[in-house]
Amino acid sequence: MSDKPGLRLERFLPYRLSILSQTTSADLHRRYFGPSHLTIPQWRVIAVLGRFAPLSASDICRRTVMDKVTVSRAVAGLRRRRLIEQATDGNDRRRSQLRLTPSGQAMHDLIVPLALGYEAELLTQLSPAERKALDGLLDRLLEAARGLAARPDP
Amino acid sequence: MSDKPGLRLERFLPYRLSILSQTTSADLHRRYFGPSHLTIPQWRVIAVLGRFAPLSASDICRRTVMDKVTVSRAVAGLRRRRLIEQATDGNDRRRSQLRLTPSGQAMHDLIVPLALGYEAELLTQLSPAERKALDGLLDRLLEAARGLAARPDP
DNA sequence: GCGAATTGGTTTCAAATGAAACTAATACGT
DNA sequence: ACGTATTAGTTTCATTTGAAACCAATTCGC
Repeated sequence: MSDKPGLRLERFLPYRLSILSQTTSADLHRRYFGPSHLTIPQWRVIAVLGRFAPLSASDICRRTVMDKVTVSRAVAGLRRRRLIEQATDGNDRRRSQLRLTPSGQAMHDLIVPLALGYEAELLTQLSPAERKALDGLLDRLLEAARGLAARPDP
Repeated sequence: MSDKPGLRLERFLPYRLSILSQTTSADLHRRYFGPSHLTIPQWRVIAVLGRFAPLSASDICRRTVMDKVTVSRAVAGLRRRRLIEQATDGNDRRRSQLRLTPSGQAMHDLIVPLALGYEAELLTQLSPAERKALDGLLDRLLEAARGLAARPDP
């Protein structure tokens, strides 16, 4: 099991991001969303509807950066559980107008503080200055990543 | 589409990590691994075998933090393509001894510089000091996340 | 030693995922 | 207007995923 020079996977940025993201998402799901029988996409739908309502399904796609199939299924599941309700847009009858029902709002108000609490716990390790730095770094990395992704292959 | 106070998903750390990780992994796959018909798990296996060989399948699980099913399948695919080869451990005949074949090494030597180049492009936006800061922040966040994940639910 | 528990690894099965096809409603070009 | 192109959203299908069952080899306990 020699150690040749090569790529150190455990230091490779995309890999580290993947592990970190997996760890936090899985833990968040295990603690809070799973017990409430919410999938991650459903949780995201509830979160954006709690803040911006009414939204159409495609608005939700934009806001959550999720595939429209994923959103369609999350919405279907939440409607079945009467956590969100759907009206039809008067101007454009293809578009839906989605919003939380009272029990959806209750779910939202239950889950959001837990999620924020989790985030706060993660960040307790960092000083305020470090949090600010992290914030900016993540923004710039995402911008860079989107720039690269938009660029045609060489 | 009012803006109530609530959770701002686009600022929520686990969400941002998820988007950033998805964006970089998908782009890396689209550019380099996809055209070489490598999945992300296969790429990871090649990366760790290029550095530490021979390894057993469970060694690879540890090093890559992937599920043993995922590793088993990645290894099977790479063996079918004769990019890695398997011997049996003399001491413990359950364990495999995996290493790159010459063509596997060639694939490794082809892909690693591309992956490192991609990472370098991502990081060009950041000054050396910022990269160092990012490095430390990611380490500490991962440590914190693992600490939380290991902790029993409240 | 020898049966039970553990570990390495594969297979099976059910759930999640997304690309592509599809339906329905609207916008666009001439 | 009227046919074509586009957009909103759902369904279908093939692929990916991981939990659990499984087989084989090894180690542990007595």
